[in-house]
Amino acid sequence: MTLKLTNSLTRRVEEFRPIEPGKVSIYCCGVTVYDLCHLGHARSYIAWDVLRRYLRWSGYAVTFVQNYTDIDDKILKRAAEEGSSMEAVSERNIEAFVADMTRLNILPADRMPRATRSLDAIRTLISELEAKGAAYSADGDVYFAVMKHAGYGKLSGRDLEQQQDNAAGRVASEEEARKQHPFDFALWKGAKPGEPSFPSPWGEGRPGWHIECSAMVREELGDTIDIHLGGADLVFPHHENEIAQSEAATGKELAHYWLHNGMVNVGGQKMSKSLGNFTTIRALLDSGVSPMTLRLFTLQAHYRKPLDFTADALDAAATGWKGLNAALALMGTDTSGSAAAPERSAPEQPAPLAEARQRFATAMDDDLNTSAALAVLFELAKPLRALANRLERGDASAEAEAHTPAMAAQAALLQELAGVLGLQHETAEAQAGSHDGAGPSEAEIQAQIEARQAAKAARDFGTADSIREALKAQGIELIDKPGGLTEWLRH
RNA sequence: GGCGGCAUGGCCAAGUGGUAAGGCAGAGGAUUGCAAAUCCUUUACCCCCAGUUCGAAUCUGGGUGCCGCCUCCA
Repeated sequence: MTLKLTNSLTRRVEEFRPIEPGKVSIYCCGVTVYDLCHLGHARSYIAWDVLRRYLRWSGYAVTFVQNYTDIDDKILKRAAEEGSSMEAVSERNIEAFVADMTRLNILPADRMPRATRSLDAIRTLISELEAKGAAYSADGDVYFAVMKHAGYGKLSGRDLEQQQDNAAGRVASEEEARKQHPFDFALWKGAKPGEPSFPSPWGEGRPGWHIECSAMVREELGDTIDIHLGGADLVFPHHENEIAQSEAATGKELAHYWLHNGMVNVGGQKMSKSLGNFTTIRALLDSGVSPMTLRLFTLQAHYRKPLDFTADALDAAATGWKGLNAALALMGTDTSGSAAAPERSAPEQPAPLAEARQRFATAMDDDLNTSAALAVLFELAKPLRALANRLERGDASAEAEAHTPAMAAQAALLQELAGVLGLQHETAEAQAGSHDGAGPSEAEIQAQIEARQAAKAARDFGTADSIREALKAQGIELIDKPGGLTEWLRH
Protein backbone atom coordinates (compact mmCIF):
# COMPACT_ATOMS: atom_id res chain seq x y z
CA MET A 1 0.00 0.00 0.00
CA THR A 2 1.09 3.49 -0.69
CA LEU A 3 -0.16 6.80 0.48
CA LYS A 4 -2.86 8.43 -1.60
CA LEU A 5 -3.75 12.09 -1.29
CA THR A 6 -6.41 14.32 -2.75
CA ASN A 7 -4.62 16.76 -5.00
CA SER A 8 -6.53 20.00 -5.37
CA LEU A 9 -4.70 20.58 -8.62
CA THR A 10 -6.34 17.61 -10.30
CA ARG A 11 -9.29 17.26 -7.90
CA ARG A 12 -8.44 13.61 -7.69
CA VAL A 13 -7.00 11.18 -5.23
CA GLU A 14 -3.49 10.39 -6.39
CA GLU A 15 -0.73 8.10 -5.30
CA PHE A 16 1.97 10.06 -3.57
CA ARG A 17 5.31 9.88 -5.35
CA PRO A 18 8.07 12.11 -4.02
CA ILE A 19 10.50 13.87 -6.30
CA GLU A 20 13.36 12.20 -4.51
CA PRO A 21 12.76 8.71 -3.15
CA GLY A 22 12.49 8.67 0.61
CA LYS A 23 12.34 12.44 0.93
CA VAL A 24 9.46 14.86 1.10
CA SER A 25 9.56 18.63 0.91
CA ILE A 26 6.55 20.43 2.31
CA TYR A 27 5.57 24.06 2.45
CA CYS A 28 2.67 25.06 4.62
CA CYS A 29 1.07 28.49 4.50
CA GLY A 30 1.41 29.94 7.97
CA VAL A 31 -0.44 32.65 9.81
CA THR A 32 -0.56 36.38 9.47
CA VAL A 33 0.56 37.36 12.93
CA TYR A 34 -1.82 40.16 13.76
CA ASP A 35 -3.81 38.30 16.40
CA LEU A 36 -4.20 35.06 18.32
CA CYS A 37 -4.95 31.84 16.46
CA HIS A 38 -8.44 30.36 16.57
CA LEU A 39 -9.85 26.89 16.17
CA GLY A 40 -9.69 27.09 12.40
CA HIS A 41 -5.94 27.42 12.60
CA ALA A 42 -5.81 24.60 15.11
CA ARG A 43 -7.71 22.28 12.82
CA SER A 44 -5.49 23.08 9.89
CA TYR A 45 -2.20 22.72 11.68
CA ILE A 46 -3.26 19.58 13.50
CA ALA A 47 -4.16 18.00 10.16
CA TRP A 48 -0.80 18.87 8.64
CA ASP A 49 1.02 17.79 11.77
CA VAL A 50 -0.59 14.39 11.36
CA LEU A 51 0.42 14.26 7.70
CA ARG A 52 3.95 15.02 8.71
CA ARG A 53 4.02 12.45 11.51
CA TYR A 54 2.54 9.83 9.25
CA LEU A 55 5.09 10.46 6.51
CA ARG A 56 7.84 10.13 9.08
CA TRP A 57 6.37 6.95 10.44
CA SER A 58 6.19 5.67 6.89
CA GLY A 59 9.92 6.15 6.62
CA TYR A 60 10.23 9.44 4.79
CA ALA A 61 12.69 12.17 5.67
CA VAL A 62 10.42 15.20 5.79
CA THR A 63 11.48 18.81 5.43
CA PHE A 64 8.65 21.01 6.63
CA VAL A 65 8.70 24.75 6.09
CA GLN A 66 6.04 27.09 7.39
CA ASN A 67 6.10 30.86 7.08
CA TYR A 68 5.03 33.80 9.18
CA THR A 69 3.42 36.68 7.35
CA ASP A 70 4.75 39.51 9.47
CA ILE A 71 3.97 42.46 7.26
CA ASP A 72 0.45 43.16 6.17
CA ASP A 73 -2.35 45.71 6.44
CA LYS A 74 -3.93 44.09 9.45
CA ILE A 75 -0.71 44.04 11.41
CA LEU A 76 -0.16 47.70 10.63
CA LYS A 77 -3.70 48.51 11.59
CA ARG A 78 -3.33 46.68 14.87
CA ALA A 79 -0.05 48.43 15.60
CA ALA A 80 -1.67 51.81 14.92
CA GLU A 81 -4.61 50.97 17.18
CA GLU A 82 -2.44 50.08 20.12
CA GLY A 83 0.20 52.67 19.44
CA SER A 84 2.96 50.12 19.07
CA SER A 85 4.92 48.93 16.08
CA MET A 86 4.58 46.31 13.39
CA GLU A 87 7.48 44.45 14.95
CA ALA A 88 5.93 44.47 18.40
CA VAL A 89 2.62 43.10 17.15
CA SER A 90 4.33 40.41 15.08
CA GLU A 91 6.73 39.35 17.80
CA ARG A 92 3.99 39.02 20.37
CA ASN A 93 1.77 36.97 18.12
CA ILE A 94 4.57 34.73 16.95
CA GLU A 95 5.28 33.92 20.57
CA ALA A 96 1.61 33.20 21.15
CA PHE A 97 1.50 31.02 18.05
CA VAL A 98 4.45 28.94 19.20
CA ALA A 99 2.95 28.54 22.65
CA ASP A 100 -0.43 27.46 21.28
CA MET A 101 1.07 24.99 18.83
CA THR A 102 3.23 23.52 21.56
CA ARG A 103 0.24 22.94 23.78
CA LEU A 104 -1.49 21.14 20.94
CA ASN A 105 1.56 18.91 20.49
CA ILE A 106 2.12 20.19 16.96
CA LEU A 107 5.71 19.64 15.94
CA PRO A 108 7.57 22.85 15.14
CA ALA A 109 8.43 23.29 11.47
CA ASP A 110 12.01 22.65 10.45
CA ARG A 111 12.28 26.22 9.28
CA MET A 112 9.98 29.17 9.80
CA PRO A 113 10.88 32.00 7.45
CA ARG A 114 9.38 35.45 7.79
CA ALA A 115 8.38 37.82 5.03
CA THR A 116 10.40 40.68 6.46
CA ARG A 117 13.51 38.50 6.52
CA SER A 118 13.05 37.21 3.00
CA LEU A 119 13.11 40.52 1.18
CA ASP A 120 16.09 39.69 -1.02
CA ALA A 121 14.40 36.60 -2.36
CA ILE A 122 11.21 38.55 -2.88
CA ARG A 123 12.87 41.38 -4.77
CA THR A 124 14.82 38.93 -6.90
CA LEU A 125 11.65 37.12 -7.85
CA ILE A 126 9.82 40.31 -8.77
CA SER A 127 12.76 41.43 -10.89
CA GLU A 128 12.72 38.15 -12.76
CA LEU A 129 9.02 38.46 -13.40
CA GLU A 130 9.50 41.98 -14.62
CA ALA A 131 12.32 40.91 -16.93
CA LYS A 132 10.08 38.22 -18.38
CA GLY A 133 7.30 40.68 -19.00
CA ALA A 134 5.00 39.03 -16.49
CA ALA A 135 4.94 42.07 -14.24
CA TYR A 136 4.55 45.78 -14.74
CA SER A 137 4.96 48.77 -12.47
CA ALA A 138 2.47 51.54 -12.03
CA ASP A 139 2.85 54.51 -9.72
CA GLY A 140 5.26 52.78 -7.35
CA ASP A 141 3.29 49.53 -7.27
CA VAL A 142 4.28 46.43 -9.20
CA TYR A 143 1.60 44.08 -10.48
CA PHE A 144 1.52 40.61 -11.87
CA ALA A 145 -0.12 40.47 -15.29
CA VAL A 146 -2.44 37.50 -15.19
CA MET A 147 -3.20 37.68 -18.91
CA LYS A 148 0.47 37.01 -19.66
CA HIS A 149 0.41 33.73 -17.81
CA ALA A 150 -1.21 30.94 -19.77
CA GLY A 151 -1.99 28.64 -16.87
CA TYR A 152 -3.71 31.20 -14.70
CA GLY A 153 -6.73 29.69 -12.99
CA LYS A 154 -5.67 26.06 -13.15
CA LEU A 155 -5.88 25.45 -9.41
CA SER A 156 -9.19 27.13 -8.67
CA GLY A 157 -10.83 26.33 -11.98
CA ARG A 158 -11.29 29.93 -12.92
CA ASP A 159 -11.50 31.16 -16.45
CA LEU A 160 -10.24 34.71 -16.88
CA GLU A 161 -12.64 35.70 -19.60
CA GLN A 162 -15.58 34.22 -17.82
CA GLN A 163 -14.62 36.02 -14.67
CA GLN A 164 -14.51 39.48 -16.20
CA ASP A 165 -18.10 40.22 -15.34
CA ASN A 166 -17.72 39.44 -11.68
CA ALA A 167 -14.62 41.52 -11.40
CA ALA A 168 -16.37 44.42 -13.04
CA GLY A 169 -18.72 44.60 -10.10
CA ARG A 170 -15.93 45.50 -7.73
CA VAL A 171 -15.46 48.93 -6.35
CA ALA A 172 -13.35 50.93 -8.75
CA SER A 173 -10.71 51.90 -6.25
CA GLU A 174 -7.60 53.81 -7.04
CA GLU A 175 -5.69 50.58 -7.04
CA GLU A 176 -8.08 48.93 -9.48
CA ALA A 177 -7.53 51.77 -11.88
CA ARG A 178 -3.81 51.05 -12.02
CA LYS A 179 -4.34 47.43 -13.01
CA GLN A 180 -4.38 46.21 -16.56
CA HIS A 181 -6.71 43.37 -15.65
CA PRO A 182 -8.98 43.22 -12.60
CA PHE A 183 -7.32 39.99 -11.46
CA ASP A 184 -3.85 41.43 -11.56
CA PHE A 185 -2.42 41.55 -8.06
CA ALA A 186 0.30 43.49 -6.30
CA LEU A 187 3.78 42.05 -6.08
CA TRP A 188 5.12 45.19 -4.51
CA LYS A 189 3.17 47.99 -2.90
CA GLY A 190 4.51 51.52 -2.92
CA ALA A 191 5.07 52.99 0.54
CA LYS A 192 2.34 55.02 2.13
CA PRO A 193 3.21 57.84 4.52
CA GLY A 194 3.87 56.65 8.05
CA GLU A 195 4.06 52.96 7.18
CA PRO A 196 7.15 50.80 7.46
CA SER A 197 8.82 50.36 4.12
CA PHE A 198 11.81 48.73 2.51
CA PRO A 199 13.98 49.85 -0.38
CA SER A 200 13.55 48.29 -3.81
CA PRO A 201 14.28 49.00 -7.47
CA TRP A 202 10.70 50.26 -7.70
CA GLY A 203 11.04 52.63 -4.79
CA GLU A 204 10.30 52.32 -1.09
CA GLY A 205 7.51 49.91 -0.31
CA ARG A 206 6.63 46.45 0.87
CA PRO A 207 5.87 43.10 -0.67
CA GLY A 208 2.37 42.00 -1.61
CA TRP A 209 0.90 39.04 0.17
CA HIS A 210 1.29 36.28 -2.40
CA ILE A 211 4.84 36.93 -3.47
CA GLU A 212 6.33 36.14 -0.09
CA CYS A 213 5.27 32.52 -0.24
CA SER A 214 6.63 32.07 -3.75
CA ALA A 215 9.92 33.56 -2.65
CA MET A 216 10.18 31.58 0.57
CA VAL A 217 9.29 28.28 -1.04
CA ARG A 218 12.00 28.82 -3.59
CA GLU A 219 14.57 30.02 -1.10
CA GLU A 220 13.96 27.26 1.41
CA LEU A 221 13.03 24.29 -0.74
CA GLY A 222 13.77 25.02 -4.40
CA ASP A 223 11.76 25.61 -7.55
CA THR A 224 9.59 22.51 -7.24
CA ILE A 225 8.41 20.94 -4.02
CA ASP A 226 6.43 17.82 -3.23
CA ILE A 227 3.53 19.13 -1.21
CA HIS A 228 2.03 22.54 -0.62
CA LEU A 229 -0.48 22.89 2.22
CA GLY A 230 -3.08 25.38 3.27
CA GLY A 231 -6.68 26.03 4.16
CA ALA A 232 -9.38 25.67 1.52
CA ASP A 233 -9.98 29.39 1.75
CA LEU A 234 -6.51 30.01 0.35
CA VAL A 235 -7.12 28.26 -2.95
CA PHE A 236 -8.20 31.50 -4.55
CA PRO A 237 -6.64 33.89 -4.87
CA HIS A 238 -3.60 33.14 -2.72
CA HIS A 239 -2.48 29.79 -4.05
CA GLU A 240 -3.58 30.53 -7.58
CA ASN A 241 -1.42 33.63 -7.54
CA GLU A 242 1.43 31.84 -5.90
CA ILE A 243 1.44 29.28 -8.68
CA ALA A 244 1.28 31.95 -11.34
CA GLN A 245 4.21 33.90 -9.93
CA SER A 246 6.43 30.94 -9.27
CA GLU A 247 5.75 29.15 -12.51
CA ALA A 248 6.04 32.29 -14.61
CA ALA A 249 9.43 32.93 -13.05
CA THR A 250 10.92 29.44 -13.03
CA GLY A 251 9.07 27.76 -15.85
CA LYS A 252 8.70 24.77 -13.54
CA GLU A 253 5.80 23.33 -11.64
CA LEU A 254 5.69 24.82 -8.14
CA ALA A 255 4.28 21.85 -6.26
CA HIS A 256 3.22 18.38 -7.28
CA TYR A 257 0.53 18.04 -4.64
CA TRP A 258 -1.71 20.72 -3.25
CA LEU A 259 -3.62 19.76 -0.12
CA HIS A 260 -6.36 21.87 1.41
CA ASN A 261 -8.16 21.40 4.67
CA GLY A 262 -11.85 22.09 5.22
CA MET A 263 -13.08 24.93 7.36
CA VAL A 264 -14.20 24.85 10.95
CA ASN A 265 -17.83 25.94 11.04
CA VAL A 266 -19.93 27.44 13.76
CA GLY A 267 -23.63 26.99 13.28
CA GLY A 268 -23.01 26.02 9.68
CA GLN A 269 -20.88 29.05 8.97
CA LYS A 270 -17.14 29.31 8.61
CA MET A 271 -15.32 30.38 11.74
CA SER A 272 -13.45 33.55 10.92
CA LYS A 273 -12.17 36.73 12.36
CA SER A 274 -14.30 38.84 10.09
CA LEU A 275 -17.53 37.12 11.13
CA GLY A 276 -16.51 37.38 14.75
CA ASN A 277 -17.68 33.85 15.48
CA PHE A 278 -14.29 32.56 16.50
CA THR A 279 -12.90 30.94 19.63
CA THR A 280 -9.19 31.28 20.14
CA ILE A 281 -7.15 28.21 20.87
CA ARG A 282 -6.01 29.51 24.18
CA ALA A 283 -9.46 30.59 25.28
CA LEU A 284 -10.72 27.08 24.65
CA LEU A 285 -7.78 25.38 26.30
CA ASP A 286 -7.91 27.72 29.26
CA SER A 287 -11.59 26.96 29.70
CA GLY A 288 -10.65 23.42 30.66
CA VAL A 289 -10.80 21.61 27.33
CA SER A 290 -7.66 19.56 27.16
CA PRO A 291 -5.34 19.84 24.17
CA MET A 292 -5.80 16.18 23.32
CA THR A 293 -9.55 16.54 23.40
CA LEU A 294 -9.27 19.27 20.81
CA ARG A 295 -6.94 17.11 18.77
CA LEU A 296 -9.28 14.15 18.91
CA PHE A 297 -12.20 16.40 18.03
CA THR A 298 -10.57 17.59 14.83
CA LEU A 299 -9.21 14.18 13.88
CA GLN A 300 -12.59 12.50 14.10
CA ALA A 301 -13.57 14.14 10.84
CA HIS A 302 -11.75 13.88 7.54
CA TYR A 303 -9.43 16.83 7.04
CA ARG A 304 -11.05 17.97 3.81
CA LYS A 305 -14.57 18.15 5.16
CA PRO A 306 -16.07 21.04 7.02
CA LEU A 307 -16.07 20.49 10.76
CA ASP A 308 -18.87 21.95 12.83
CA PHE A 309 -17.74 23.23 16.19
CA THR A 310 -20.37 22.63 18.85
CA ALA A 311 -20.29 22.18 22.59
CA ASP A 312 -21.91 18.75 22.24
CA ALA A 313 -19.36 17.49 19.75
CA LEU A 314 -16.57 18.76 21.95
CA ASP A 315 -18.08 17.03 24.98
CA ALA A 316 -18.28 13.81 23.03
CA ALA A 317 -14.63 14.17 22.09
CA ALA A 318 -13.72 14.83 25.72
CA THR A 319 -15.45 11.65 26.85
CA GLY A 320 -13.90 9.70 24.03
CA TRP A 321 -10.50 11.00 24.89
CA LYS A 322 -10.94 9.96 28.51
CA GLY A 323 -11.22 6.39 27.31
CA LEU A 324 -8.18 6.49 25.10
CA ASN A 325 -6.24 8.33 27.75
CA ALA A 326 -7.05 5.70 30.35
CA ALA A 327 -5.64 3.03 28.08
CA LEU A 328 -2.61 5.14 27.27
CA ALA A 329 -1.99 5.53 30.98
CA LEU A 330 -1.04 1.87 31.18
CA MET A 331 2.25 2.74 29.59
CA GLY A 332 2.94 5.28 32.29
CA THR A 333 3.51 8.94 31.69
CA ASP A 334 6.47 8.51 29.40
CA THR A 335 4.84 9.07 26.04
CA SER A 336 7.70 10.68 24.27
CA GLY A 337 7.60 7.45 22.33
CA SER A 338 6.41 9.12 19.18
CA ALA A 339 9.94 10.32 18.64
CA ALA A 340 11.51 6.94 19.37
CA ALA A 341 12.21 5.89 15.80
CA PRO A 342 8.86 4.34 15.04
CA GLU A 343 8.73 2.13 12.02
CA ARG A 344 5.62 1.15 10.17
CA SER A 345 7.02 -2.20 9.13
CA ALA A 346 7.44 -3.17 12.73
CA PRO A 347 9.01 -6.36 14.05
CA GLU A 348 7.04 -9.49 14.68
CA GLN A 349 3.85 -9.01 16.54
CA PRO A 350 0.97 -11.25 17.42
CA ALA A 351 -1.40 -11.59 14.51
CA PRO A 352 -4.20 -9.40 15.88
CA LEU A 353 -1.77 -6.59 16.51
CA ALA A 354 -0.18 -6.87 13.12
CA GLU A 355 -3.64 -6.74 11.69
CA ALA A 356 -4.52 -3.64 13.69
CA ARG A 357 -1.34 -1.96 12.55
CA GLN A 358 -2.20 -2.83 8.98
CA ARG A 359 -5.71 -1.46 9.26
CA PHE A 360 -4.32 1.73 10.70
CA ALA A 361 -1.85 2.12 7.85
CA THR A 362 -4.49 1.32 5.26
CA ALA A 363 -6.78 3.96 6.69
CA MET A 364 -4.06 6.57 6.78
CA ASP A 365 -2.86 5.69 3.30
CA ASP A 366 -6.35 6.44 2.10
CA ASP A 367 -6.00 10.22 2.04
CA LEU A 368 -5.35 10.37 5.78
CA ASN A 369 -8.57 8.76 6.92
CA THR A 370 -8.01 9.63 10.56
CA SER A 371 -11.57 8.79 11.43
CA ALA A 372 -11.06 5.16 10.43
CA ALA A 373 -7.60 5.18 11.99
CA LEU A 374 -9.08 6.30 15.28
CA ALA A 375 -11.47 3.37 15.20
CA VAL A 376 -8.41 1.12 15.33
CA LEU A 377 -7.10 3.03 18.33
CA PHE A 378 -10.39 2.71 20.15
CA GLU A 379 -10.47 -1.00 19.55
CA LEU A 380 -6.91 -1.42 20.75
CA ALA A 381 -7.71 0.67 23.79
CA LYS A 382 -10.77 -1.27 24.83
CA PRO A 383 -9.12 -4.27 26.57
CA LEU A 384 -6.45 -2.00 27.96
CA ARG A 385 -9.04 0.20 29.57
CA ALA A 386 -10.67 -2.81 31.12
CA LEU A 387 -7.34 -3.89 32.49
CA ALA A 388 -6.58 -0.43 33.81
CA ASN A 389 -9.89 -0.44 35.59
CA ARG A 390 -9.20 -3.79 37.23
CA LEU A 391 -5.80 -2.59 38.29
CA GLU A 392 -7.39 0.39 39.90
CA ARG A 393 -9.64 -1.91 41.89
CA GLY A 394 -6.61 -3.80 43.09
CA ASP A 395 -7.38 -6.96 41.16
CA ALA A 396 -4.37 -9.22 41.72
CA SER A 397 -4.78 -11.18 38.52
CA ALA A 398 -4.87 -7.92 36.59
CA GLU A 399 -1.50 -7.07 38.03
CA ALA A 400 -0.04 -10.20 36.53
CA GLU A 401 -1.88 -9.73 33.27
CA ALA A 402 -0.58 -6.21 32.85
CA HIS A 403 2.91 -7.58 32.68
CA THR A 404 2.29 -10.23 30.10
CA PRO A 405 4.05 -9.71 26.79
CA ALA A 406 0.72 -9.67 24.98
CA MET A 407 -0.66 -6.78 26.98
CA ALA A 408 2.60 -4.91 26.90
CA ALA A 409 2.72 -5.29 23.13
CA GLN A 410 -0.84 -4.09 22.78
CA ALA A 411 -0.17 -1.07 24.95
CA ALA A 412 3.00 -0.31 23.04
CA LEU A 413 1.21 -0.48 19.72
CA LEU A 414 -1.57 1.76 20.95
CA GLN A 415 0.95 4.27 22.11
CA GLU A 416 2.86 4.12 18.87
CA LEU A 417 -0.19 4.61 16.67
CA ALA A 418 -1.58 7.32 18.95
CA GLY A 419 1.78 9.02 18.58
CA VAL A 420 1.39 9.06 14.80
CA LEU A 421 -1.76 11.08 15.36
CA GLY A 422 0.05 13.24 17.88
CA LEU A 423 -2.10 11.94 20.71
CA GLN A 424 -0.26 11.46 23.96
CA HIS A 425 -1.21 10.56 27.48
CA GLU A 426 -2.42 13.45 29.58
CA THR A 427 -2.13 13.59 33.33
CA ALA A 428 -5.14 14.45 35.45
CA GLU A 429 -3.97 18.02 35.94
CA ALA A 430 -3.62 18.59 32.23
CA GLN A 431 -7.10 17.25 31.71
CA ALA A 432 -8.63 19.28 34.46
CA GLY A 433 -7.32 22.45 32.93
CA SER A 434 -6.36 25.48 34.89
CA HIS A 435 -7.96 26.19 38.21
CA ASP A 436 -8.77 29.79 38.93
CA GLY A 437 -8.39 29.46 42.68
CA ALA A 438 -12.08 29.68 43.53
CA GLY A 439 -13.93 27.06 45.53
CA PRO A 440 -13.00 25.19 48.67
CA SER A 441 -9.39 24.53 49.56
CA GLU A 442 -7.87 21.09 49.60
CA ALA A 443 -7.86 21.07 53.38
CA GLU A 444 -11.57 21.88 53.47
CA ILE A 445 -12.30 19.13 51.01
CA GLN A 446 -10.26 16.64 52.99
CA ALA A 447 -12.15 17.58 56.13
CA GLN A 448 -15.47 17.00 54.40
CA ILE A 449 -14.29 13.69 53.06
CA GLU A 450 -13.34 12.56 56.54
CA ALA A 451 -16.68 13.67 57.91
CA ARG A 452 -18.38 11.71 55.20
CA GLN A 453 -16.24 8.64 55.92
CA ALA A 454 -17.37 8.80 59.52
CA ALA A 455 -21.00 9.05 58.48
CA LYS A 456 -20.61 6.13 56.16
CA ALA A 457 -18.96 4.08 58.87
CA ALA A 458 -21.97 4.80 61.05
CA ARG A 459 -24.19 3.80 58.11
CA ASP A 460 -25.65 7.28 58.14
CA PHE A 461 -25.90 7.44 54.37
CA GLY A 462 -28.21 10.43 54.39
CA THR A 463 -25.50 12.60 55.92
CA ALA A 464 -22.86 11.05 53.69
CA ASP A 465 -24.86 11.86 50.58
CA SER A 466 -25.63 15.39 51.65
CA ILE A 467 -21.93 16.06 52.14
CA ARG A 468 -21.25 14.78 48.68
CA GLU A 469 -24.05 16.90 47.25
CA ALA A 470 -22.80 20.00 49.02
CA LEU A 471 -19.33 19.53 47.58
CA LYS A 472 -20.73 18.84 44.17
CA ALA A 473 -22.50 22.18 44.27
CA GLN A 474 -19.08 23.73 44.76
CA GLY A 475 -17.68 21.92 41.78
CA ILE A 476 -16.05 19.12 43.70
CA GLU A 477 -16.87 15.57 42.69
CA LEU A 478 -16.21 12.73 45.11
CA ILE A 479 -15.47 9.28 43.82
CA ASP A 480 -15.39 6.30 46.15
CA LYS A 481 -12.69 3.80 45.37
CA PRO A 482 -12.31 0.21 46.49
CA GLY A 483 -10.75 -0.09 49.92
CA GLY A 484 -12.70 2.83 51.38
CA LEU A 485 -10.65 5.51 49.71
CA THR A 486 -12.35 8.61 48.31
CA GLU A 487 -10.85 10.66 45.54
CA TRP A 488 -11.99 14.06 44.40
CA LEU A 489 -11.98 16.06 41.23
CA ARG A 490 -12.48 19.76 40.76
CA HIS A 491 -14.66 20.67 37.79
C1' G B 1 -24.17 34.43 -11.85
C1' G B 2 -19.26 31.36 -12.12
C1' C B 3 -16.11 27.47 -9.75
C1' G B 4 -15.77 23.60 -6.05
C1' G B 5 -17.77 20.47 -2.25
C1' C B 6 -21.30 18.01 0.98
C1' A B 7 -26.15 15.31 2.26
C1' U B 8 -25.36 8.03 6.39
C1' G B 9 -29.05 6.21 13.26
C1' G B 10 -30.75 11.28 18.65
C1' C B 11 -25.59 13.89 17.78
C1' C B 12 -20.49 13.52 15.44
C1' A B 13 -18.53 10.46 11.67
C1' A B 14 -16.15 6.18 8.42
C1' G B 15 -17.68 3.26 4.38
C1' U B 16 -17.34 4.79 -2.75
C1' G B 17 -20.77 -1.91 -6.35
C1' G B 18 -21.97 -7.26 -2.54
C1' U B 19 -25.40 -6.58 1.76
C1' A B 20 -23.98 -0.42 7.18
C1' A B 21 -16.48 1.08 11.26
C1' G B 22 -15.71 3.97 15.47
C1' G B 23 -16.99 7.84 19.19
C1' C B 24 -20.90 10.33 22.08
C1' A B 25 -25.74 9.95 23.90
C1' G B 26 -29.89 6.32 25.01
C1' A B 27 -31.91 1.44 26.72
C1' G B 28 -31.35 -3.32 29.48
C1' G B 29 -28.11 -6.07 32.72
C1' A B 30 -23.62 -6.72 36.21
C1' U B 31 -21.14 -4.12 40.07
C1' U B 32 -22.10 -0.25 44.04
C1' G B 33 -25.17 1.48 50.76
C1' C B 34 -26.35 5.21 46.87
C1' A B 35 -23.56 7.62 43.14
C1' A B 36 -19.51 8.03 39.71
C1' A B 37 -16.40 5.01 37.08
C1' U B 38 -16.00 0.26 34.90
C1' C B 39 -17.75 -4.30 32.32
C1' C B 40 -21.48 -7.04 29.12
C1' U B 41 -25.62 -6.63 25.66
C1' U B 42 -28.43 -3.55 22.46
C1' U B 43 -30.36 0.52 18.71
C1' A B 44 -29.86 2.63 10.84
C1' C B 45 -31.69 -0.10 4.85
C1' C B 46 -27.94 5.52 4.05
C1' C B 47 -32.22 13.51 1.36
C1' C B 48 -36.11 12.60 -2.83
C1' C B 49 -37.30 10.64 -7.86
C1' A B 50 -35.90 7.88 -12.16
C1' G B 51 -32.24 4.71 -14.29
C1' U B 52 -27.72 1.12 -14.95
C1' U B 53 -26.74 -3.76 -12.56
C1' C B 54 -27.85 -10.47 -10.56
C1' G B 55 -26.86 -6.84 -6.72
C1' A B 56 -26.05 0.47 -5.06
C1' A B 57 -25.45 4.27 0.68
C1' U B 58 -21.74 3.46 -3.04
C1' C B 59 -22.41 4.37 -10.62
C1' U B 60 -25.68 7.72 -14.18
C1' G B 61 -29.51 11.59 -14.89
C1' G B 62 -32.92 14.95 -12.56
C1' G B 63 -34.63 17.39 -8.07
C1' U B 64 -34.21 19.49 -3.09
C1' G B 65 -31.28 21.37 0.90
C1' C B 66 -26.63 23.11 2.90
C1' C B 67 -21.50 24.92 2.79
C1' G B 68 -16.86 27.13 0.85
C1' C B 69 -14.38 30.37 -2.77
C1' C B 70 -15.07 34.46 -6.38
C1' U B 71 -12.46 40.90 -1.06
C1' C B 72 -8.54 39.75 3.97
C1' C B 73 -8.78 34.69 5.85
C1' A B 74 -6.24 28.06 8.10
